[in-house]
Amino acid sequence: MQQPDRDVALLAALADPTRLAIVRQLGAAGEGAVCACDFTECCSVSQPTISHHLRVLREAGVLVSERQGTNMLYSFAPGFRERFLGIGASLSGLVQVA
Amino acid sequence: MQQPDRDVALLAALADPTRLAIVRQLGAAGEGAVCACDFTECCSVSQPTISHHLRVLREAGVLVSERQGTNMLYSFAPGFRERFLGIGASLSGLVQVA
DNA sequence: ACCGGATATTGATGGTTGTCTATATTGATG
DNA sequence: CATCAATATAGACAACCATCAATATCCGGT
Repeated sequence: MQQPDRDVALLAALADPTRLAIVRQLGAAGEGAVCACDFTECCSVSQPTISHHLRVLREAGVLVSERQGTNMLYSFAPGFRERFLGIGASLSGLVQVA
Repeated sequence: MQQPDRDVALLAALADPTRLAIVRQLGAAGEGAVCACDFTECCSVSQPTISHHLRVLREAGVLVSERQGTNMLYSFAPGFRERFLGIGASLSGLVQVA
């Protein structure tokens, strides 16, 4: 079972200081979406780097994006929370929630 | 680069195919400990590589080790599951399990 | 149609990491 | 004490990744 593992990809997407800060900021914002421009504050990295990290999070299935004028709104991908909890369940032998 | 983030370290420790396989095997074994020699089966890597990954998991606070004769027994570090769920809670505003 | 602001892409680079072989350490046993 | 089995360490190397500067694309307003 060592094919492309989606769980590894999801964990790897979160296992970066900048990306985790992005996701935490999004989680702190509640249910709504956050403009990409708001992510440049929390981390002292350049704009292209933020854009790169947002792409990684999107491709890993953590976030989804939506245009609004010139801005990009980011929010959690549907099912992301369940996937994360499911990984925890598979680690500790707990039964996954249906 | 920002200061060491324990959550990032824990996620990074899990974000590797071999290490996730190790942790899953341990989770499937229930509450007990697993001998290091049993981890060489699931993954097609050399013994030093397994030893290296076990060290990474130990230093990240995922596992603890205990000698038993010439063998090393590995089990989940106390509080690991809670830490993992706590990260999920901080990401998505989920309720942490007490 | 042009310009300005916001986001994405490209190309390059330094640092990190997973893997190996070879060797060292540790512990049980004759 | 000598030896074997199990695990850990050391050193080297290739692949990957986070980051940046420069540039491109996309969109709204004038």
